[in-house]
Amino acid sequence: MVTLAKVAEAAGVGESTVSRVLRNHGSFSRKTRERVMEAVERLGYVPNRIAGTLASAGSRLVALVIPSLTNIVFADVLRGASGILEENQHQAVFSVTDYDPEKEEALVAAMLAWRPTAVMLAGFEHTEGTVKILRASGCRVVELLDLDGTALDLAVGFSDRAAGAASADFLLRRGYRRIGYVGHDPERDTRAAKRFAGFRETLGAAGIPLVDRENHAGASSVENGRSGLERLLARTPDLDAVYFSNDDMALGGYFHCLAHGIPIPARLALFGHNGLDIGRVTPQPLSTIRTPRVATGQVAAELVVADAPSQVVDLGFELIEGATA
Amino acid sequence: MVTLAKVAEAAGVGESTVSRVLRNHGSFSRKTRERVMEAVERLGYVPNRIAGTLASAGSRLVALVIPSLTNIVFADVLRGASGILEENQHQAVFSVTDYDPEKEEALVAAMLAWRPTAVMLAGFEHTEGTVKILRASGCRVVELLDLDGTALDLAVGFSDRAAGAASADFLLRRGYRRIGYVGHDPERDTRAAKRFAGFRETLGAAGIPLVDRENHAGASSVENGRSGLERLLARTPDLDAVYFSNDDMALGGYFHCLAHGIPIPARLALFGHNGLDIGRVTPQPLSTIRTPRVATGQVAAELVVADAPSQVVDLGFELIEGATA
DNA sequence: ATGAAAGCGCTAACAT
DNA sequence: ATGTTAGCGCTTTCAT
Repeated sequence: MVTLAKVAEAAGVGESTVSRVLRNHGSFSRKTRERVMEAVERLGYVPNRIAGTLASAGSRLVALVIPSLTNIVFADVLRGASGILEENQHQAVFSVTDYDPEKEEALVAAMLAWRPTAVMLAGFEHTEGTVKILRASGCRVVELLDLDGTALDLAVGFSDRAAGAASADFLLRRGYRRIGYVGHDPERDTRAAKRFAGFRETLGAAGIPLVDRENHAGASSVENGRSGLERLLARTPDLDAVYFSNDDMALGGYFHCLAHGIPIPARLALFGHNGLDIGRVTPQPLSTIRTPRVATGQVAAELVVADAPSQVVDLGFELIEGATA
Repeated sequence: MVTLAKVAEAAGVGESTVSRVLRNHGSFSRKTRERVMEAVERLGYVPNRIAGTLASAGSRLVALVIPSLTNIVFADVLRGASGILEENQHQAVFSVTDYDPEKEEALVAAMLAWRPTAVMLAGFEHTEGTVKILRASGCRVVELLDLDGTALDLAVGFSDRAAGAASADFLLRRGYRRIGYVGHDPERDTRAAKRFAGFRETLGAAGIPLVDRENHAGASSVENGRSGLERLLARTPDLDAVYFSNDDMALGGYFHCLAHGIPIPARLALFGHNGLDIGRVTPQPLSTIRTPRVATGQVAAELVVADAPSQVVDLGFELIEGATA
């Protein structure tokens, strides 16, 4: 294995000189620089960041602990964050919790062992243990995609509760009165639960009850959305609108309606959440709320890279009228 | 910051003893073990893996350098791999190349600086530089999702060329003769290009020409599939079947047909690639090929963890008849 | 069963 | 401008 010492020897200079040249920090002559670079090339030297980090602190590693990779939402956040991190010579390290707070704690502990610059997590719901080790670690913490709660340090995203409320408000303004809900596992996906809470609250304030709901125990998916709507309609056929826990679910509902010739939105209105691209190209564009997923990752990464002071950044969301509600 | 030395002092034992207890390696008394664990708890000690790795070699880090996160294919591979890696106390570190070989080289170099156990890459197409540093690094290399080429070390996936051929074969057996193609950027997505090559080859062998094709310069997406099919049909209306570069594109084509009342498959047959879940729940299930994405990640991770000898693992694929062709 | 000490490959003073 | 040296926080002989 080629080490810095070998490069120094090959170039006929001291180790610290090689280090200075490689990091382009401190002073050295043009000639020295060339000699060093030549040796680096010739030997195929790749600096050992493990050693570098140990010697200097600052690992330039950012840990992302996310609930799921299947859910495009987190893939988008990851993409936004890793883009900015790369541009700033940081590395993204990630792991997946499957929406399990205990697993999250274990993973956070494992990540902390790499002494990351920051840890990014989804939402505000963490175990006491997670909060404790995070606090003790002294590293930056970013909580993503939730603003309805108290931030540990940095928080970036939008309010799910407000998004749910806006969705309800939209359906009410459109004149829908017999409204149902099709959702997925609310225990695990607490952000979807918050949307639903905001949704119900707004309906309630308008004196309109939620007529019926269907909750699938598993993860959100197009399939579960389709079967969920089917069950809901079997039980309560006379709904005029359905709110889905997200676009995947809503898309499933849409497919159910297409397959069974249910006119949309005349006979039944559908409303989703997330504003996925696919919802823009269905025969009828999906009525939904576009969430700032990539931007959330980007802003989170920017704050970390800049070592910004603790703060909460609300990126908001945008209602897309679409043609299904 | 709590270090092993502080734990040792607090527990009244030597550093090496703490190390042994923590790694459960070597011998120590029951009493000592308890004293150490008590101190660890009390101080909230989290071992520093940076230091541990430097002292012992073996970083237990596995680098995944993938073309895209938007493409669910790679998210699936990532998920498969990270699951197995976690179970075996390894960490996944990843970065995204945007299908750019030069960027891949830079990223591989950056990852190598962390002295990973293995580097996983998509496909066989790499720059000379990438191959060189990979070889020099001495770490394991896994090339994913491609078998049509020469492996550097380990390779796991299926043959895109064979998948394309199987798709053509299926359409021919169904009796389609005026066949078109809608694809995305073939320069970047070389695996899609290989599928297309296999597809054409099989058509050619049967004496059936490819009537027309439409290639979008950008990435694959539902939107580009929809607009691509629209352009293709505007130019060549009398096609009886269309092969798409993947399911996202095919889904877009499907939506175009739904929106324009084109009967499927009577008037036009559609065939995709990947076997995404969403294609199972559309009003008509999509005819496509299911690829072993999660399994690819899993098997790759298993081989790395087991430090298996160099080999090529063909996970095959499965044709799904569906109802669109 | 346990401790002392020598590194692992770098960086960061501190000299010169 | 450049070299010397003392760590960074562990793991790993090697003694005891």
